[in-house]
Amino acid sequence: MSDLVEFRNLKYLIAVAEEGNITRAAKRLYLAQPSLSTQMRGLEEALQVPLFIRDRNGVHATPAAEILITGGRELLKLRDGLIATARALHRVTFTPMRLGFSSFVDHALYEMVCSVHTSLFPECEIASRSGDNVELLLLLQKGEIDAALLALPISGSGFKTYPFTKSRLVVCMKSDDPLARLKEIAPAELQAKLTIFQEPKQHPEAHLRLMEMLDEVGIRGDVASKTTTPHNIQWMVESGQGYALVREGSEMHVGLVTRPVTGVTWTVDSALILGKSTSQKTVPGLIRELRKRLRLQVSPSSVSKPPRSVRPDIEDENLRLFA
Amino acid sequence: MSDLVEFRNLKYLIAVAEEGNITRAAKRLYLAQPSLSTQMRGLEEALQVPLFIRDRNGVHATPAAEILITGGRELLKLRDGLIATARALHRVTFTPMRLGFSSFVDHALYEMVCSVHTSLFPECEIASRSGDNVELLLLLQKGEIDAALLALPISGSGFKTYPFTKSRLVVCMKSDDPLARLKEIAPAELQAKLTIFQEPKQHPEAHLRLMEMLDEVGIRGDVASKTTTPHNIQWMVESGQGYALVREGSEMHVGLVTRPVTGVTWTVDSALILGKSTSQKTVPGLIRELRKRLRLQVSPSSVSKPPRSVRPDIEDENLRLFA
DNA sequence: TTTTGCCATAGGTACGAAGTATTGGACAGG
DNA sequence: CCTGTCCAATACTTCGTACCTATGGCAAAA
Repeated sequence: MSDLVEFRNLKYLIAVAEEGNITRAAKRLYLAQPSLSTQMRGLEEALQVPLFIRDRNGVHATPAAEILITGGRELLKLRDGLIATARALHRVTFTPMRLGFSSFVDHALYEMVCSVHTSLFPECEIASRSGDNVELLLLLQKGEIDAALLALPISGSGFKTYPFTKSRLVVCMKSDDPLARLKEIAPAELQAKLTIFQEPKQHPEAHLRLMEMLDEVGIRGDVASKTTTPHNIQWMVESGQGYALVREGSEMHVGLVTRPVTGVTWTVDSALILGKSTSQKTVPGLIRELRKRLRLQVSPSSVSKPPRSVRPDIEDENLRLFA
Repeated sequence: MSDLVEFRNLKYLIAVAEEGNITRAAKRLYLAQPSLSTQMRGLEEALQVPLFIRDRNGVHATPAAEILITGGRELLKLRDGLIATARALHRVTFTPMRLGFSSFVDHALYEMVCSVHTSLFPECEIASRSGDNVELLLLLQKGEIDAALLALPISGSGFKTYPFTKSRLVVCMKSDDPLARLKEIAPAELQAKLTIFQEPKQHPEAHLRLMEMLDEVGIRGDVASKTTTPHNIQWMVESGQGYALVREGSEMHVGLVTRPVTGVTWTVDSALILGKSTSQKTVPGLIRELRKRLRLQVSPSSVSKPPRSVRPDIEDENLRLFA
């Protein structure tokens, strides 16, 4: 009978009780609301004890549930301690997680990955390494880093690739630009003014693809200015050297605005790429957790797939990335 | 990270350590050995801690595992206590489980069902009721019992049926009978001597089916003597009134033997039948546990059965049961 | 040798926990 | 009074994984 109650159930119960609201608790647990609803009902069913009084604006724990909650908190804490000591006893020393990231990957994404990693493996350090795609792929190849956050597409196959959500590319311009008064920009308007790009050598495949996309709507890619970081790009736009394409939702300097381009949806993917033969044991756990939180998906090499819908709270936190 | 360790894992770990042998522990847990093997390996993987030293004749817990084991025992005990108090608080009173069983169902089976039930729901009494199939089905129909152990097939549809054992029918005769020297009895030999049967009214469908089966091998069912319990049947055989068919492996009076019939495999199924609308809340848990336990019943005593025969087929009301 | 008693691996099934899409109830604001 | 919002619950579908069977390898016992 008590085998029907696992730690997971206690965790869910506690979250629901603390939020007083299943929807909110589901968000906190990175679950969908109906899943949590059925879990709670299942628990009541299994124990043959009503756990919540439901009313119009949420749920409220019954006394029996309160018992489970306080006891459950205790149990969860004990479990964590127990595991920690067992692990400590065996003196598990992690080799640091060597994580690369390209400067064209959203910093928030990088930080989220790091924070997930350290929350899962507090004892494991992260050795970061930044660079452009070409460099990082080489490091992955040589086994000098364990994983990297890169923009797709990537060359070379055989890398395990976990693409994150797509985000649109929009035009970045000065807010006093005449076109800034429009809600959308026609592709033709970009001709000759879209001149600021990331240094092509940093990511030849992505650059090539971008040029193709521009070509498809009749714009000649006119790479007048090249630079290496998103910040530099914004500075160059500020100084009036032309327009640039940036990720929708990325943080903008004051005096700059972004506008979508009519009729096209250019998107960019960020992805977590694994080294071919990593000895880093934290990788599977990391992937697992990221998948749960971000709906990350696997793809054999670099073919992008339609993403499933994004978690609402992730949208809120502006974690929509190049896709 | 600790979310990868559930109570289930601790339970398994403890069992393995206590037995010092995965195979034996698996048996105790009603699992298959490879399942438990992979569970243990998964746990080691998840924790990144070796838990067992494996050698030729078993496994032996590492110090880290010992920590988990003692702590795990504690946690499991706490969980049970916690659930008990939570339930107590809500003053859950079970209505007794009203269980019927026909006298033609193996008594060991009945006892197993009862013991599983009380081990799952110690607070819930069992109100037993015996009778013949017809009576018991009527009681189920009227909702006066919650479930019954019966021999299939059953008449009347809409009953949820969980068949579990298939056992062969063999001929029961006196050990000094001339035919008793043979290892098997030819069907023709039974003609006119197979005369002792269960009272047909007790289970008309089963009786009818039996007559059909006899007919298929050219024996006319010649019901000379009728009786109501397996014991009585044996007495009648003892007193020389003829042969009878009994369940293979059932306990025999001294002076009686059983012999299989050449070329045929008559079997009889026992099943747990549920009342149409039971309010008995223990039923789902009971079913669940019985399924788990009886699946493993490959070894005990009988010839190779199709192991999945234990699996209840909910759609299947009857018919495939005698085979 | 063969047999026996372990555990591990491989491959498949099935059940449960997760998902999406949608409904229904209970307000609150226009 | 409707309509939009905010809940939870329902009705599906999908996917992960715990479990199964079958088989293999490896020692020690027969």
